[in-house]
Amino acid sequence: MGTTDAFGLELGNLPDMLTIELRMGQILAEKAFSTISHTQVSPGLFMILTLIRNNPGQKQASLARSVQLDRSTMVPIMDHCERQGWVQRQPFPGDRRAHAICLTSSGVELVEKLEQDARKLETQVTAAMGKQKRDQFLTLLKEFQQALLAGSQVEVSS
Amino acid sequence: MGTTDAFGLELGNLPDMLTIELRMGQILAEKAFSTISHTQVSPGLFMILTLIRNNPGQKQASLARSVQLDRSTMVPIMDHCERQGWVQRQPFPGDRRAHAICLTSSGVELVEKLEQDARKLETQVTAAMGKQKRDQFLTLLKEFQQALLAGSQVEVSS
DNA sequence: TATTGTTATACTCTATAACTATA
DNA sequence: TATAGTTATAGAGTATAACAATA
Repeated sequence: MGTTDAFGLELGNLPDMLTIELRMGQILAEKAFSTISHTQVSPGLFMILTLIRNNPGQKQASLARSVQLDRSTMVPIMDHCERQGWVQRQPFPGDRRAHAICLTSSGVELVEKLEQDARKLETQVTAAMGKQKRDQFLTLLKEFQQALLAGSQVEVSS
Repeated sequence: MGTTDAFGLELGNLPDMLTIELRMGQILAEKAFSTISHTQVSPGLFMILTLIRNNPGQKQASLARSVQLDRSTMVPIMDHCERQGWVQRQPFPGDRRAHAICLTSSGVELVEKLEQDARKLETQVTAAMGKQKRDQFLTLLKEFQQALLAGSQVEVSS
């Protein structure tokens, strides 16, 4: 009767729920990304590194808030990045409690490599969906995030 | 210069990558869903239970493939659902290796409760984005998944 | 030979609570 | 009092490898 998936299972009203479809889309996208990029870097870490590159000198806690992580979760992530030589913790001007997080040049290189991988995936998706739809999709994805942040569903603790 | 997020951080070209935006969207959606639904059930489990409801009597392995999980990962999930009284493992007609997975009536009730919660979230998103955009977003989300499954990026092992 | 369910095991990601040093 | 970073700890969620039963 209804829609079936790639394995012949009945999806019923599953495809009518944004939460579920979003989850499925993200799972597929992460698998595709890790197939293309042979780095050990997850999309989650990719996001954090890009955020640091675009905002050098931020506090760990600010970065954590931006990606919806607890600040304690950020500690082992930064430890790992520092050990790999991708980021540096520097003194934060005017606040001796805080660290200013920056990318090293090797971190910048890594981000650029990952961006290239991401672009490969984008190219494949664009080829399959068409450029107009792909762009439209990205636009709506951003509006969807705005909608969630605007509602009281997700806290925007500053 | 560029776009900034809710916390004032520069996003740079981050918003131009589907993988990243999808990830962020999904994180926000899961937080919103768990704020609305006070069940202990994650969107991931919600998806699995709905799939079982729509496809009663499937093998564990088929369900696992459909949601992109290893079949060994499915074992503790089904154990948990069985202990909670949501699903039953029954003999699979014609294959004595397999189990036929079905929802109990209490499992059906749970799924209906979760669907109600999901609809609440949909209503809030629709109010913020507008119905047309929300529907368009869902359509494109499905096409995006198709694009990934169609490409060789994600294995469709049968 | 291949598949189904399972076990044992380990790895990743994340959060909570409590501590310290600053602010 | 509140915030930044940290530690210790615990809980999800997931995968790999190997096994027995069955196809």
